Amino acid sequence: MSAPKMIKPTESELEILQILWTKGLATVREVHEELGQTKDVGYTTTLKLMQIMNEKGIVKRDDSMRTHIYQANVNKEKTQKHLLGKMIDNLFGGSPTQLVIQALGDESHKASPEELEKIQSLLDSLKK
Amino acid sequence: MSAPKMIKPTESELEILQILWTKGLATVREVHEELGQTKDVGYTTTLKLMQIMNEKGIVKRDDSMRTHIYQANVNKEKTQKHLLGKMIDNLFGGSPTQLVIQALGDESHKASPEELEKIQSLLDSLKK
DNA sequence: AGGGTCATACGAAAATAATCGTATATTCGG
DNA sequence: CCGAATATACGATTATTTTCGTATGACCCT
Repeated sequence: MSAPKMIKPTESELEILQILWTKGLATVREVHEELGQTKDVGYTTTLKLMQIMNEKGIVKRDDSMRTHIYQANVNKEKTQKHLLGKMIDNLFGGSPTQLVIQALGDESHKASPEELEKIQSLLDSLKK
Repeated sequence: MSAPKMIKPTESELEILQILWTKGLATVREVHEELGQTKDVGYTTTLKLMQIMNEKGIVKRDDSMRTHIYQANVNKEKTQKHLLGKMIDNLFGGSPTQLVIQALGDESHKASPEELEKIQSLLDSLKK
């Protein structure tokens, strides 16, 4: 199955996607054990989710072996951008600026000086 | 009902919240007509949603008159911050910088020069 | 070979969200 | 005063998401 044009992973699907984006390739068990660190669901639940994601085209898998190998089939940056855009529309009245301001002001996710510099460069290039 | 500690509005609820945040006070009909500009659902659907939100404490209402008057019962900035934080954790590996970069680079939500200036000021103050 | 372990498939229940129809009461115009 | 319009309440349906039990087959160990 090829990549879906409409990206709309559910919350659970996002958790799995994150793991796959990090690992690249992974079995259901690997994903499930990673999930287990923050969540507590049965193995077949994870399996089923990944099967559904496969049907939707969100992930793809190599099922030539008994233990299937999964990988993400949606681009990480694209998905981030898509969901971010939705959040900008849904929560910030379409203004990315408000979102940026909130994000930068977030006390529990402080940006390091290096990161601030990165943002500065981007800002500079946008100003031109 | 008082404000809930766990903020987790659904998608539909968020749409309504946004309208309430803008209007301050509003009737179901006003909210429904505002919604109607982008969505197409029955009046009683909107009504029901707002009733549920009332039960959850997401909104509150003055029902001393026949036509009830609603208002948001969760703080806009707090809600934004909360959901943003979740997104930073869920989708950007805890780094607000990546999120900011994606947001600023979003082609369909361009920031105006004035907005860029605002961000610049914030950035300046953060650097110190 | 036989039993325990580990894999997928699949159906269906449980939980959550969204939608609307209908009943009933109030208000308003004439 | 009466009918149309408008309001809320509420139950029920539908859709979506999450969860898991059970069946079945492959693999491995002794």
